[in-house]
Amino acid sequence: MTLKNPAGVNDLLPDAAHKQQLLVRAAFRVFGCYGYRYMETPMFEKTEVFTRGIGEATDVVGKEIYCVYPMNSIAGVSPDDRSALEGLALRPENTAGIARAVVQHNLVPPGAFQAKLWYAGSMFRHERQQKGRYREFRQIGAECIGATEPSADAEVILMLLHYFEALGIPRSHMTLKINSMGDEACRPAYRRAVQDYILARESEFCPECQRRATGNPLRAFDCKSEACQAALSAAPRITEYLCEECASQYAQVKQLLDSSGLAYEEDPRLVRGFDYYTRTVFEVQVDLGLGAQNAIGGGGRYDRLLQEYGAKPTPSLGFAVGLERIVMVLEALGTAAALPPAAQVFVAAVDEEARSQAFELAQKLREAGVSVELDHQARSLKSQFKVADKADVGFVVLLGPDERAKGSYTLRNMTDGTQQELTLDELLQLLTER
RNA sequence: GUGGGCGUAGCUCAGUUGGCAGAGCGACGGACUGUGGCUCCGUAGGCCGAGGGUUCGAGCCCCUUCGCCCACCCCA
Repeated sequence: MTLKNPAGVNDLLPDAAHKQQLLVRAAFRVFGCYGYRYMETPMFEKTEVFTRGIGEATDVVGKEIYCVYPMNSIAGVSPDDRSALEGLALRPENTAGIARAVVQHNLVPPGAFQAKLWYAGSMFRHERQQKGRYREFRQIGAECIGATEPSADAEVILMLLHYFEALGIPRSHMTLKINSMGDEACRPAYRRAVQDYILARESEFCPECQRRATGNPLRAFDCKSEACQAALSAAPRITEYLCEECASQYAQVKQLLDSSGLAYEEDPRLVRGFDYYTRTVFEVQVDLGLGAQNAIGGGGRYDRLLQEYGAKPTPSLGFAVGLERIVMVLEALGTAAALPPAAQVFVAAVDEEARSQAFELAQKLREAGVSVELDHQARSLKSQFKVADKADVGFVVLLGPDERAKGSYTLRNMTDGTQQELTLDELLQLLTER
């Protein structure tokens, strides 16, 4: 049995790695225009960072987190006793880690200007995999820390759509959904109202939603069951329960989006799965390339999260996008960037004696900045040309007895098949010009 | 965690009622002795996902397990 990667995690082979790398580069460009700085946090944190921030009762923390133990600390410890060990966990998302780091390093002390930060990296969740959902997946995300005004919400949402458009995803394939989840002043009342609503007509809901009613009634809005959605049609709407501050904030965000000409859909059923979200939440869905996982980005406001880590009140918001999903969308659109050729020039040796000369020439060209490949398998000349052809190089430099006798270099243009004899200087000049 | 589908060559897949392991593409070599693509010829490549069972005989039937895909759930 050959060794394989674990279930749900994938190798990023050169083509896939290149496509993701381009997404990161685009983020540098687009997010840079909005004043964001790149940063990184550890791939694993104390588990408490996630339980306090994301919420112990959420699926992501409650059952999908990967715990990390050093080998020597679990020796002789039964699995049941491991909760006594220092708990470390692989990050299931990066907002909690960023928030922890911002508080720890006091990046936004009271009264300080907002901090804009973005990240890219792997996240880990123990889920059953399916199309667009993996146990290790990569996200790019942005966090605007310490911004209170609705203009920050609008700016973050505009940047997200700006980014997707810069990647070549047409607006026509994207739907922006927004909602307000209220805050600690108004959400509890709404939550109770939904709970009462479901319990009053319990038999119309699926067993799952009946179970949700007591624990997390708002999740019923995410249920894909048509019966549940029908039963929810007359359910109380969050908009009717928003307190004055939340309602005003939400109205201003919408007004800013309207005046910027950005189309959106209000979706009172949009509920983010992490406990830290308050007020504005949003999600971008696409209609191609993905199966049931149609969200390529989502986020919202988390006005109380930093306080969980000991900061003074620091209203903030952000979003995350899924790189694997974006690549799938770009592939469905046919606009995913192809991997460029590994080399521009192939140096071919006709006979054994020419091989050392080819080796030296390749090095000279590389030091002049030309990307060069050559054979290390003692292949025939014909075979070297075949390899050069498949590698899609533009030129082949040919070295053999004739060139040795004349002290010349034969340059073949692989596109049109023309050849010319050049001196070393001519060759270097011609190839470095390209 | 739950349900369904699928695991045969590097890739895409055939394989009849249980009876010698196959094709196309790709790779490699040659036709063309110093030249790629096109064409033709040839060669290599397989623990038929793994383990067990039934059978004279298993790619095929049964059980187990692992993996992949899809959906639920959840989320990017």
